[in-house]
Amino acid sequence: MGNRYLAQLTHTSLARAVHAHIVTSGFKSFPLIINRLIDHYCKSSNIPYARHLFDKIPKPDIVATTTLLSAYSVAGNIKLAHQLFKVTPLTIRDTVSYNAMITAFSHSHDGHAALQLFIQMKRLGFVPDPFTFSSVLGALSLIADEERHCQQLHCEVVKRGVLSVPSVLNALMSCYVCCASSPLVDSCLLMAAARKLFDEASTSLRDEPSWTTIIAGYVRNGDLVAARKLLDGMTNHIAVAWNAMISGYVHRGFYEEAFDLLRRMHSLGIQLDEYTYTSVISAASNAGLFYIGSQVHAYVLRTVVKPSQHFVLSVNNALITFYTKCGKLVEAKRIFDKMPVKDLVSWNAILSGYVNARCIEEANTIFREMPERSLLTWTVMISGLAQNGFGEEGLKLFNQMKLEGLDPCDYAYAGAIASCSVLGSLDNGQQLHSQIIRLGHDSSLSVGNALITMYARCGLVEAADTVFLTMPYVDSVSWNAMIAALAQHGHGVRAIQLYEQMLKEDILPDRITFLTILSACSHAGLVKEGRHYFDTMRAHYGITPEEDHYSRLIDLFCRAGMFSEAKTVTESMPFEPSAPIWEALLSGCRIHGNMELGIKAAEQLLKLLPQQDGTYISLSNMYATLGQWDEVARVRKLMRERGVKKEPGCSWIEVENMVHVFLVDDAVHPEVHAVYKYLEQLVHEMRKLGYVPDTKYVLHDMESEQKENALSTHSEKLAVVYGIMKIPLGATIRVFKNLRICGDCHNAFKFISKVVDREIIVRDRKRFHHFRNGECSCGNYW
DNA sequence: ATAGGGTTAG
Repeated sequence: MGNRYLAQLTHTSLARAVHAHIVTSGFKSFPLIINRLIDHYCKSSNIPYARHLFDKIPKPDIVATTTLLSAYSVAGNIKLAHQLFKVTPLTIRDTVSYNAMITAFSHSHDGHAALQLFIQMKRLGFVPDPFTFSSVLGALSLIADEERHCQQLHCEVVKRGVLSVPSVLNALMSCYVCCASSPLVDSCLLMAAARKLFDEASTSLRDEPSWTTIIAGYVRNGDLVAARKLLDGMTNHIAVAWNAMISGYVHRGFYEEAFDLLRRMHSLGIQLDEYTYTSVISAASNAGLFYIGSQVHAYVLRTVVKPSQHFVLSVNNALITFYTKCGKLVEAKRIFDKMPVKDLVSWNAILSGYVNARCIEEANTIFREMPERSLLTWTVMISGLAQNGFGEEGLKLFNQMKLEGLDPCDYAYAGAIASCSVLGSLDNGQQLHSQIIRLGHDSSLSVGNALITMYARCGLVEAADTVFLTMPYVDSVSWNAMIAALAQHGHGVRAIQLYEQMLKEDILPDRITFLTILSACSHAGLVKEGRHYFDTMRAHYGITPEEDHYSRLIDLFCRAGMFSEAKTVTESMPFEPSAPIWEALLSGCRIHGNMELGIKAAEQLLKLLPQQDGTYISLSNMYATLGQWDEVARVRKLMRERGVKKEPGCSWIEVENMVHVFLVDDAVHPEVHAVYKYLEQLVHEMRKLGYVPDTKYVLHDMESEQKENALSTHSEKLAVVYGIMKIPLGATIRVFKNLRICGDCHNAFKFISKVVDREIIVRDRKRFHHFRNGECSCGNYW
C-alpha cells in the first residue's frame, strides 16, 4: 500500500477504511500517507478532522502544514491559516509555505499583510519563485494606488527574469489595470503600461487569462471601444473575455450591445455560462425588459441539463433581482424559497426586493431570519427604513450595527442621515456629519446627496447649499436634491436658476428633475415658467410626462386659481384622471374656495382611496361651508362605516438632542402646563397686534368638534411655544408636523414671530414655512 | 503543498 494508491482516493468511506487499517494494524504511519489523508479530508470539506489528524503528528512537515494552511485559506478562514503559519518554526517553512500564506492574505483582501510577508521572507533568505510573484502581485492589485507601486515590483520581476512566466505577466498586467481605476492616477497612463506588457509579450506567452486581463482592464476603466477591438481581433473565442465585455456594456447601460454580444456568442457556439447569464439578466433588470429576462430564464431552464451548484446559485441570485425589479415579488420569493443552497447574495437580493417594494414588514422578517449579514445587508435595511419613513428605526439599526463592531460604510452613513431627514433631527444629523468628515467619507456621492436632503429637511437650506457647493463630484440626484431643497423652502426663483445652471453644465434632467421643478413653480406660483418646463420635457429631452408630472402641472394651475386651464389639461391627458390628479384639484379648490369642483374631486377621491382620512374631512368641511348638513352627516356616516380613522396630528421639536412630541390638546408632555400658560400670555400680546383666532379651522375639525368648543389647541402651537421657552434667545425654532399645518396656527405663528422677534420654521407634510417678522415664506400659498 | 482572467445584492 503506498502513496500511489492513496492518491486516487475519491471517497471518504475508502479513506476512512484506509485510515482505520492504519490505526488498528499499528501500522507505523509514514508522513506521506498521513499527508494524503489530511489532503483528502481537506478536499472533502472536513477541515476540523484534517486538523485533528495534523495535531496527532509528532512533527508535522512542510507539506502537511501547507496543505492545511491552503485549506483554511480556501475556506476563507484567514485567522486559522495565519495562526498555523505563525506557530510553524522557521526550520519547516519554505518558499512554498510562504507563497501559500501570501495567497491566503491576498484572498482575504489583506494586501498589506501579504506584502509584509513578502518582505519578511526575503529578509529571512527565502528565495521568491514565480509562484511568489504571481501571489504577491495579486495582493498588490488590491492596494496599489500609485504607479510607482506597480513599477517597483515590475523591476523586481524583470530582474529575477520571471516576466516570461505567464502567470507572473498576467498578474503584473492585473496590477496596472487595478491601479488604473484608482482615483489618484492617470488611468490612461496605467492602461498604456498594461497594454505595453501585453503587446511586448511573445504570442506564445499570451494565454487566455492574458487576453481576458487586458480586455477586462479596458472595460473596468471605461474604454469599451478598445476592449471591443481586442475582442473582435481574437481568433479563439474565450467565453471569459466575452463575459467581461458583456458585463462592461451592462454596467455602462449599453444593453442593446450586451444582448447583441449574447446572440453572437450563441451563434458562434461559445458555451454560455453562469457569468454570461447573470450579466444579461442584470441587463434585463436594469432596462426593465421583462420579456427578454423571462426568455433567458426559460432558455436556461430548457437547455441547461446538469447545472453546477455555482451555476444554480448565481443565476438564481440574478433572477431574484430581475423579478423584484419587474415588480414580481411572488415569483422572486418562489425562486428564493426553492433554492437548495442560498448565499449572502441571495438573502441580500430578496431583502432589497422587499425594501424597494416598500414591504417593510416582510423585509424586517427576512432581516431577522438571515443566517449571516454583510455591510450591504445593514445598509439596505437602514436606508429602506428611512425611505419608508421609519427614521427612528433606521437610526436604531445604525447604532446596533456599530455595537456589533461593524464599521459602517459611506452608504450606511447615507442611510443614517436619511433617517435624520425623516425625523428632522438636526443634532443627530450634525453629529453624523462630523463623524463622516473624521472618517473621510465626506467625498462620497451618496453621503453628500443624503446631507443635502438632511439639512434641507431640517430647515437649513443654506447648509444644504454649502454641502452641494463643496461636494467634489455631483450627479443628477444631487442637483435634484438641491433644487427640491430650494423649492420646499419657497425659493422658487432660486430653484429655477439652479435648474438653468444645471442645463448650462450639460447635466441632463431626468423625470425626477421635472417633478421637482414643477413643484418649485407650483409652490412659488410661477405658472408661466412651470408650463414652459412641462412643454420642454418631451420636446427637448424626450421624457414622456407621466401621471405625476400631469398632477403637478394641474396643481400649478389650481393653486393659481386657473381652473379652466387645469380642466383643459385633465381632459387632454392620455389617461383617465387618477387619485393624484383629483388631489391636486381638491387642494387648489380648498385654497380658492371653489366648492363645486372641489366637491366633485373629493367625491372621486373617495371612490379611489376610500381609506384616506383627509378626503372625508375636506369634503365634510366643504359641505359644512355650504350649509348642507345632511351631506355632512352622510360623509361622516360613510367614514364611520368604513372604519376610517383620522390620522392623529402630532408635532415635534428637538431640544438639546431630545425630541419632544406634542399631540392636539396635549396633556402628556411633563411641561405642558407651563406651555399653555406661556401661550396665553403670547396670545394676549398677539391680540394687541391684531391677531384674531380663526375658529373656522376648529369648527371644521371633526375630532375637536366633539369637544363642543373652539378652544382646541393644535400640536404645532404647543411645540412652537415649547421651543420659544427652551431654545436660547436668537436661535431659530424648528418644528415638524406629520400633517399639514393648520390655517389658524399659520396665522398665529406670523404674529408670534413678531412678538418674540424670532425666526420660526415649520416643516409640514408638504413644505416649509419660515416665519419671520410677521411674514411667512410661503406667501400664504400652500 | 503554493500562482494569474469573467458574475449576481446598495
